[in-house]
Amino acid sequence: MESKPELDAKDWQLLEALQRDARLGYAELGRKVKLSAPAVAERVKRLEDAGVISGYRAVVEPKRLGYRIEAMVRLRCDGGICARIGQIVADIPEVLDCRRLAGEDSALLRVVAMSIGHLESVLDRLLKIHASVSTTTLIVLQAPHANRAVTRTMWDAARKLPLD
Amino acid sequence: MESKPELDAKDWQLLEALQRDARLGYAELGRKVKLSAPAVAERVKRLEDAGVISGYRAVVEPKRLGYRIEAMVRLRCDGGICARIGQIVADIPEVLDCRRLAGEDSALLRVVAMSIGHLESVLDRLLKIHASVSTTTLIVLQAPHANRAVTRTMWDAARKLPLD
DNA sequence: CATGAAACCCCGAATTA
DNA sequence: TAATTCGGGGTTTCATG
Repeated sequence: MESKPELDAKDWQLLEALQRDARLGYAELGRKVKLSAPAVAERVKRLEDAGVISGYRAVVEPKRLGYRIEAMVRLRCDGGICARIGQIVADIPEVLDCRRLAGEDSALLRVVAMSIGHLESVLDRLLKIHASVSTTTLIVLQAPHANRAVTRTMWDAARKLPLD
Repeated sequence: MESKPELDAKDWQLLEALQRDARLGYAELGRKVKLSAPAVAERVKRLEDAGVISGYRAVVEPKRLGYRIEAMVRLRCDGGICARIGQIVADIPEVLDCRRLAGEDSALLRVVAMSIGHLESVLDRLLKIHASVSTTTLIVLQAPHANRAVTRTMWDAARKLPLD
């Protein structure tokens, strides 16, 4: 299930190709990396089993579904609440991301909403969690990069940097 | 290429299934939705052409590749620089997300790094952009939710909320 | 939207390097 | 240990109704 993956050049090519288009078939992937389809399938399975690839997702654009607003919500709250923030916001589907932080804020959420009124209703639900919760909301103007691919050149460059 | 999508129940089922597993074939999707494979293919193509689905991506776990650190970096800088922040951080591959914000901070980045030293080098590169740039770095402790799916129940609930 | 036919792809097993 | 070849069965795609 894990240990040291240690990817070779072809693994990286597969990884990058699947980040670009997760629906590519093994045959087509094999063409790109100069390998037979079964060989590709085995490598991909290894990447999945190692947890390097944890899934494949269609990227949907909330804007196209009427969610005109995206906002980042900085959240401060008591330790007890924050420890369970993940479970709590599970009931608020407009929260697409939830990360617990070390620092000034206890958590950072990414929220989508159809309108300002809708955003307000999401914030209300967040504030209703507990009296200790307070929020700072930042409207997203644009997202020049979202979920960029992890690449081999990126990894190589990092390995050449100062050690741990 | 666009206009009013207006999805029906089957479109939503397909959308949700593909967000869970983007590699599902049309035949298997058809089984889930009770539709023939060609019908599924046409619906999926429509969703793609409408921009509702903008792509399919393998989800890779930076941690499994040695990126032990994830951090959110709040960025403040002059208007001229911030307007081009997307292009600028394109050269810093450790920046996986970049969003421009309205509010206190001008942008919010998500960064991965192999070590504290590596993170430091990323911050150095960010500060070297321009003298007006300053950063606040928040280490991510955990991400209870990342890129949650957009669902039909979520969309339905929103439509029943107060109007615009 | 379903059906049917042709081409293609996937998968497992056996083989080879 | 890892990749290739090969055959059976399922899948995609395009035509048609």
